[in-house]
Amino acid sequence: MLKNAILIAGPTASGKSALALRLARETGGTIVNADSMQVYSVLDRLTARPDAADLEALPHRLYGHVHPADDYSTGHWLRDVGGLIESGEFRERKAVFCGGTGLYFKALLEGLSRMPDVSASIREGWRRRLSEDGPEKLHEVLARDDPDVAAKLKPADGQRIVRALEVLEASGRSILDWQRDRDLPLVDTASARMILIEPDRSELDRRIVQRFAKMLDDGAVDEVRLLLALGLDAGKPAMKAIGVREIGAYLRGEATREEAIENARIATRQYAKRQITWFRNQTGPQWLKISEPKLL
RNA sequence: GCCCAGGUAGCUCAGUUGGUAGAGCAGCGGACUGAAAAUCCGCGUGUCGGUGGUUCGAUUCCGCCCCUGGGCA
Repeated sequence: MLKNAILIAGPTASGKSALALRLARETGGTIVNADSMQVYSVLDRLTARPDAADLEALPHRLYGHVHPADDYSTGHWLRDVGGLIESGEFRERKAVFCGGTGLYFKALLEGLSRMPDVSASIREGWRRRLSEDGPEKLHEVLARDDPDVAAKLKPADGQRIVRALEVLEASGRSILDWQRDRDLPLVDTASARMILIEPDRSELDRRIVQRFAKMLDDGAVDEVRLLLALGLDAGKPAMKAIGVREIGAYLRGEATREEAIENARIATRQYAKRQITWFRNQTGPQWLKISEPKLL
């Protein structure tokens, strides 16, 4: 189990990366990405990945190492982190986890349940049924085949319903069985330094607007053009990065640049709100909560 | 100046044959075990432009005024 790790969490545009850079420099650390979108290549500026200068200044891991066409998930990420630990990466250098994906932090600190492999055909089959029949229909199927899980899920929650169905089909066991046990966490909570940034909401909104305008100036439009040229299925995670839809509409002439900016701003703010809700309610008292990274 | 259409939630609008009103979006709160930048749940009082009048009662009907579009001069 990894000791003395530093964890930095907070909503988008709260200044996590800059703080990570500073703490990594002060403590001789390696920065490890804990953001589900910054793992994908291509969308460099749009996901606010550390830039070339930052990447050169200090070691960074798990940034942009996944192609947008590939499947990736919390489980993959956790295995990647485990691989880094096993490779001795953090024997000399302290690990500085930095990101906005609450589930990644939870998996890191509490462990994740072992889950069966689900073949692409099973997965695609249920996803197709979801888009064709709608979530309520699948919820009925689940209520018949795995009533305990169905009772816990809202009939409209298509994503979780599909997950439960695919695990059931692939393994013959309920996802609840699988979830009963958890693998050991990778990071030792007691010795870790855990920092949560809780910025002022209106200040955050200001930063979101500024940052998105800068992303556009710095080449985000070209990144989206490149991503779209890959011809990926719209359901792929990378296709759901904030800004892809909005800039895509702009590229197709369906929205003006101003509309794209405004829509991306709204989507980003809504995302930040979900993150704030997650962190506010899911982080324990061991987390140091600060409103502004500079205060540290 | 005259004519017409509007002025209702932060925005776009619906509606009330007179009993003080509701959708979408935005916003806010919440859930969260391999798509998590995902997925899902909950929350709607606002001088119904202003002011007089009619009425038991006006956001609704009538008068005047103000504002915004469009048309005619």
